[in-house]
Amino acid sequence: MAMITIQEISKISGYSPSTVSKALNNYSDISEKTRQKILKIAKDLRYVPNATAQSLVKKRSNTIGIVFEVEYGLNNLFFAKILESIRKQLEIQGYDLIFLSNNTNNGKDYLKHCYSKQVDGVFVISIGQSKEAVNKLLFSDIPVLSFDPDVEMKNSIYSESYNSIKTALKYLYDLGHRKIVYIQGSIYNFIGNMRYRSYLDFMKEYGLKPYYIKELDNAFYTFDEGYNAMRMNYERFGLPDAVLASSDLMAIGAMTFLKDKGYHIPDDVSIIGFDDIQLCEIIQPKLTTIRQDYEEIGKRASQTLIDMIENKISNIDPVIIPSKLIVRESCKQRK
Amino acid sequence: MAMITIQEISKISGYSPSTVSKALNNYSDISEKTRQKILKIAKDLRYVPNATAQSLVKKRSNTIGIVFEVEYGLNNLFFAKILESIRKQLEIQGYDLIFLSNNTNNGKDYLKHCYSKQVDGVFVISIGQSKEAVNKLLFSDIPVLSFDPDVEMKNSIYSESYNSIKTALKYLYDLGHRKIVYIQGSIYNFIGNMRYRSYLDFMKEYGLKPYYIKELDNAFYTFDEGYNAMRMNYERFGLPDAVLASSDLMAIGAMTFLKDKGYHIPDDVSIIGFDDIQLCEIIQPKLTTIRQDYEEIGKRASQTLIDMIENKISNIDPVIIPSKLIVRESCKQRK
DNA sequence: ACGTTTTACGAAATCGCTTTCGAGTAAATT
DNA sequence: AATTTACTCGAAAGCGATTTCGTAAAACGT
Repeated sequence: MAMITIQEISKISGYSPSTVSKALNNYSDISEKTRQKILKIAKDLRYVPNATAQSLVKKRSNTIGIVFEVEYGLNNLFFAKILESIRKQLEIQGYDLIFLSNNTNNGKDYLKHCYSKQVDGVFVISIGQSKEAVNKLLFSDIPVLSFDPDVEMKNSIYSESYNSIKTALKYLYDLGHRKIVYIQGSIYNFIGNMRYRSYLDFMKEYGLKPYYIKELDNAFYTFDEGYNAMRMNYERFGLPDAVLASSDLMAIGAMTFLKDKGYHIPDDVSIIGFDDIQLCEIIQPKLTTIRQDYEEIGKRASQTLIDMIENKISNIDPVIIPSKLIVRESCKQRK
Repeated sequence: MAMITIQEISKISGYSPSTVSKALNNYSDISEKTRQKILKIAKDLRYVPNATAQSLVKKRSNTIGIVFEVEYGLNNLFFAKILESIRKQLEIQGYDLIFLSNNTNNGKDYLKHCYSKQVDGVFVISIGQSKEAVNKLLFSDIPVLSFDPDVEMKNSIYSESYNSIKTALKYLYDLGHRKIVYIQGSIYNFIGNMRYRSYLDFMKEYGLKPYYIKELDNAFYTFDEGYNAMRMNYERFGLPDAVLASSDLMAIGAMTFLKDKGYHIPDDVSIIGFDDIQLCEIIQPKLTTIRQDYEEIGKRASQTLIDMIENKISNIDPVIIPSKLIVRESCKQRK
C-alpha cells in the first residue's frame, strides 16, 4: 500500500504542491475555501505526512532520543519507573521516544547517532560505563538531560538525597538508635557519593561512629549486594541498632540476612531503604523508606527537555526533585 | 555545529556527490584508491550520514516501532523484562527502537504513525484498550509482531501456557492436593483465557471440582487483586489445599492474605505462581512458579520481526516459547 | 592498430515535503 | 480613474542522501 503524497493531492485537487502543503499547515495565505477542499481530499485519501521528509527539511524530528545504559536495563525498577513516566509525558506532548542503539564497530558514539537520527534532544540514563561517549553528548549542541549525573552535574535531574538521608538518620536517632550501619551503592557517581557523604556528615555531627564496608563501594543496589554487605558488616561489627541502605532492594537483602540469622525486624534491628518500590508494601514488615517521586521526575524531565528544545537552551541548573521519608513498619524505638 | 554532508566531502575531495556516496557505501564501481581518499576525508571531517535523508530515499529506517499500551506501563515487570531483552537484541542487530506515542486528536491511529515515521516493523504490546487501532496495524502491510495476542492470534509470540499450567496442577495433584484454587487474570485475552481453560480442563480430567471467583475475570495480575481474590475464595469456599495463580504478584497477594489469616505456607496451603519475577526468590517462602523465559521471548521476537522485515514476510505462525515449572519452597506434600 | 570489453566516474532524477519570493487578481484607498 | 494594498496561489530551490544510466578512458584481445 503506497503512501499518499502531497503530489497526489496536488494532482487531484488541481492545486500546486506548495499550496497543498500550506493548506495542510495552516498558512495564512490560503483562502478558506481552497483549504477546505484540500483538507477534504487529504482526509478522503487518508493522507499521512511523511515525517522523514518533514524532518529532513525542517531539521526537527519531534523525536527525543534516550541513551539507556544501565546494569540490568529495564529490570532496574528505578529506571523503568522513570522511563514510564517520561513515556507518558512525551505522549501527551507529542514527541516520540527512541532508544538509541549503538553498534558502530568503532566504539560507541551516541553523538553521531543523535545527529544521524536527527533527534531534537536526548535523555541520558547511563551509569558510568561509557563516559566519553556520554560526555561528548553532554557538551554538544544537542539539548541533553541526564539522570544520575556525573560530577560535572551538567544538565541533570535527580532526587534530593542529602537532606532526606539526614532526615532518615535523624528519625533513627530519635528512636534511640546509635549504632547505625550504612549500606552504600556506588560511591563513584554523583548521587551515590552524595548519599554517602550525607551519612558521614550526619554521624560526625552527632558524634557517632560510622559503620559501613569500605570495600563494597561500587555496587549496583541489588538484593544480593545488600545481603552480602549486611553479612560482612555483621561479621565485622556485630549486630547494629539500625540499618540505612541506599536502595530498597539492598535494605531487603540486609533484612533477609538478619532474618536468616534469627533476628527480628524491627524488634532487634530497625531498617530503612531508599526508592520506595512496590515491594516495600509487600514484604513483612513493610519497609520504611525514602520515596523518590518517579512520576514527578519523569514529568519534570520531559518538560525541562522540551523547554530546552523549544527555546534553544543548552545549559540548565540541576533540577532537583524532593524525596520524602515514608514511615512503615521496619523501624521501632530502641529497647 | 552544522553536520557535514556528502556535498562538502564532494567539494573537498573533488569527486562528485554520487561518487562520494558510492565510496561510502562500498559500491564496486569505485576504484580502491579514490575510495580510500574519500573515506579518509569523511573520517577527518567526522562525517555522519543523515539517517533521515537515507530513509527518505531508501524507504527503510532501521527503526522498529513499539506500540506499548499496558496497564501500569513499564511498571509491569513482565513487559519491562521483555522490552529489555528486545532492546538488547535490537542493539546487536543495529535497529533502533521507537515508542510510538499517539496523541492525534482524532483518536489513536498507530498505523498512520508508523507510516509517518517510516518504521520498518512494529511490536505490539497492548492489552485490549484500543483494539481497532491495533487491528488496523495487524492487517496492514507493515510487519507486525504482537505479544499477548488477541483471539485471531495473527503474528504473535507468547509463552506456552496450556501445558505448563497442567504440569503445575499435576505437580500439586501428586503432592496430594485436591482442592485447588485458581486465581485468574483476565480471561478475555488469548493468554489469560488459555490458562483458564487449561485449569478447567485439568480439573475435569481428574474429576476435581474447580474453585475460582467468576466475577474476578478481568484482572491485571496485581498483588491487590491476588489478595482480594484469595479473600473472596476463602470466604466462599473455605481453606483450599493449594492455590495456582496466573501471576506471581497474584500468588504473593494470595499468600499474604493466607498469612494474615494466620496460616502457614506451605504447611497449610501450597501455592504456585506464574512468571518468575525476582520477588519469588526474595519472599519467604520462596515461590514455586512457572517461569516465562523473557530473555528468549525478546530475542526470538526481535529475530522474527527482523526476519519478516528483511524477507518481506507478512504472516507467520504463532511463535511459542516454552515455559517451565520452577520448584522452590511454596509447595509441600499434603498432610 | 583497431574493435571490444572493463573500469571509474558524474549528471541528473528522485524521495516527499517546506518555504521564499514573485506575480496576478481583486479589493480598498484617495 | 489611478494607485495602493491585500489576498491567493505557484514556481522553484533546497533538505541530504541514493541510484540509474551514460560516457570517457583504460585495458584487453587478435
